[in-house]
Amino acid sequence: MPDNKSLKPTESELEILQVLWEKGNATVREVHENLLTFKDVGYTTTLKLMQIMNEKGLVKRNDSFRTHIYKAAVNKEVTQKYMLHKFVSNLFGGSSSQLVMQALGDGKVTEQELNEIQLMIDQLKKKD
Amino acid sequence: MPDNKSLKPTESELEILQVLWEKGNATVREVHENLLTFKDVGYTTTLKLMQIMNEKGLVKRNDSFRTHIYKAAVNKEVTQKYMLHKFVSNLFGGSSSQLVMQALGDGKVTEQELNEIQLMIDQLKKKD
DNA sequence: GGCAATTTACGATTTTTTTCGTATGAACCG
DNA sequence: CGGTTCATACGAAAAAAATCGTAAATTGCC
Repeated sequence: MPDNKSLKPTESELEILQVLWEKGNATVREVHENLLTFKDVGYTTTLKLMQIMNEKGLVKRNDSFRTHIYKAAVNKEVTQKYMLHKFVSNLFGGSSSQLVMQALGDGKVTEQELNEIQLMIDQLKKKD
Repeated sequence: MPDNKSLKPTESELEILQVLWEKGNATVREVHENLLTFKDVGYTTTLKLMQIMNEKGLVKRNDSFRTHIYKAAVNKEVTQKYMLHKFVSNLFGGSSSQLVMQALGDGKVTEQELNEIQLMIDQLKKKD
């Protein structure tokens, strides 16, 4: 069970974590290039952020080489769950189902995905 | 269609909006008492925040009386949708279904709610 | 009327988050 | 070797968010 104490990434940190979760390992430059695809930010900013995240324990890095290699130190699902919980209480008064309804109403969920969700619901119902 | 431009409440502002959405109308004191049930904060802090929100247009107030009456100026569903979208892209790579799965896995959804969700899924499927 | 309580206004400070400039050194290339 | 490029470190500043103290005004009450 990963550390659940001080994990409260900021928005920018979250963006970086996402890249790391996807890539597994990445250099600052790789992460930065990725960020550039959707936001405007300087290289040293990304660098600094990742250094801070390292101090906070949000990421780990291998600095045996000149170019450091970073990877996420916090588990994706655990982080998502934590943030989700905060989000739901902050915006949906703690009601997960309210959130689900809103999310589904977005119209961005494919039939394939709907099927998967339905499957999950069936599973959950069985448990009762 | 409400203003969608500059609506980006901070976390604290969101807490206040939640109270207002629930109560409809409320004084600073009422909102503050409510906040006190789950966080530790001074009265003038809440007041200041609500004044700022008024300037930003997040809330409206009636100041004909000495004690001002506030209400939300942004629509609940619209705000939720907006924030949800941001959240999903920030944390779930834009995949609403990923979020839904996580949320359902929380174990905090009743069977009743599951049924409602299922109903919604059926509706969505019909549309294709 | 005068005092206590309550409210808003206002300004300032603190804290958190984001941003970036500059220095320094390693690696690469001609 | 000498210069260019690319990396990290570091410090500081800017921006954003949250907090609170104090003053002034109004109300209600004795």
